[in-house]
Amino acid sequence: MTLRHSPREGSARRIGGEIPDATIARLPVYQRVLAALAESHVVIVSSEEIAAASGVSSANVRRDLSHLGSQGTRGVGYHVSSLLAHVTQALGISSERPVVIVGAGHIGTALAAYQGLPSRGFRVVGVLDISVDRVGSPVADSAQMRVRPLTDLEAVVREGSARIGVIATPGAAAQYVCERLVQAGVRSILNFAPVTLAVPQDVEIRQVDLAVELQILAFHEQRRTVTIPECSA
Amino acid sequence: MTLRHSPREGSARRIGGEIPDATIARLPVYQRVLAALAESHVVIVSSEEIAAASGVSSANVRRDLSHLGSQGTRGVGYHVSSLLAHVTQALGISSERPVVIVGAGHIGTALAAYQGLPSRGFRVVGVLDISVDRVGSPVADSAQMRVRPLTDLEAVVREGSARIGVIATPGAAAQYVCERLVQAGVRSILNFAPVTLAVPQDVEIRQVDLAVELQILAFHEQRRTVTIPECSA
DNA sequence: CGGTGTGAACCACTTCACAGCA
DNA sequence: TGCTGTGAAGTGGTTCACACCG
Repeated sequence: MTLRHSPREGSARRIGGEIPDATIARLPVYQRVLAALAESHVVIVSSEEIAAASGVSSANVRRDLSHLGSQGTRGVGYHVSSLLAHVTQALGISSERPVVIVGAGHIGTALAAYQGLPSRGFRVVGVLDISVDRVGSPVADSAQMRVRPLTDLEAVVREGSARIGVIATPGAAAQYVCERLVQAGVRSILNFAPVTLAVPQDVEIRQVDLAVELQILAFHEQRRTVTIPECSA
Repeated sequence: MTLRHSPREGSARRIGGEIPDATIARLPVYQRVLAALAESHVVIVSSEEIAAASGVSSANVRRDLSHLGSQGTRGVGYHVSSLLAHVTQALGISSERPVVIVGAGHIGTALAAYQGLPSRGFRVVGVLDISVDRVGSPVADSAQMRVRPLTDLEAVVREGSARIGVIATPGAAAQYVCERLVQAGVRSILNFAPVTLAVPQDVEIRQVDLAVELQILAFHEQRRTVTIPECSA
């Protein structure tokens, strides 16, 4: 589990919607599952089936879907294409969302090269790096976009109208880059650097730390080993 | 928040420990913060300070630390080095945990090259890929380890005694790789492929999907834009 | 029937507020 | 005095179980 919601005084007077955070985090998964079903020309699907394909309980699926004014048919199930449309709409992926990526190391490049982004509504408007070795080289093999120098950050954000930024730099640079992004107008940041960023409260941060994920796994692994053999459930 | 705890019938009769999942997810962060403080020769730290550096409330920090039989001093704070030792111990990072990585694309390479792993108790015992283009090339610039063919998977797991595996392949290959990992004895899997993996209940999965993280950010971004100006809190 | 939608119970985690102690 | 540790209250999310309906 990644951390970070705006923990404090958040919930800025939710007006219309009212979809729980936990549900939101699952919507993209449902979207993926439904898209795959649509691809396979499946017309109707039950909450049980969605559940199996998403790793969530069926009751939870129904509850989640009910939050978006559910369109299921009792005794039958959900109409795949119409449900997919609803989920997609709820996620706001009608338009192309411009994203700027800072750091052209492995992670930054991975994201920039990720084929799945356009179909999910994102467009990478720029990849920046401070290293002269990387600046000017193609963002991905066989891509026409080239890595730009960090000095172009404000220009890239402005020209691309980016409101979402990704920090894929070493930890030491992250806070500095973060401030420049915020200054340039970015309001949502996905941070891969292993540091806690300080930001104004109207900026949302999501933190993904690869080592942390491994450590959580390791903890359970350890407990499993320590928790003695006998007395298996 | 990443998904996936073993949701169902998990809680395999917890015996000694009893540390909540949410706390476990934060321990690595505290560890990082404490390590930085120790580096700076700070001797004593308060829950308030840890909170600020971790992006958590101070009450939450105290509660979390109390779960590991806390060693704070009332009216003073926590002794950095001893607390760090406790946290590290709780995370079970006394020993080197072998990890096998499948997929030598950007993400797999990023993880393999990540400097922070050894200090967190991990050792990458092998990076595998199916592509002949990648097999045999160095795992990272200036690393002596080389990418091995997927056919070596069982051998690498066995020789390295890996119990933790990382799947950094395209989605289509993930379930197949997953099954081979489990078959080979891996019990904990970190999955970067955008698919839900089916595994026996005694195998733990953690899912990290870069596009999903972006979509969650985008949702809030959208709501912010839609939720009209006036009536600001 | 069979599967959705949902009140109600349940559970896990967080926050409050303060007693207790160096 | 000041900060930890923790009962008690609060919050948010999940699961149960069943009424409802195509």
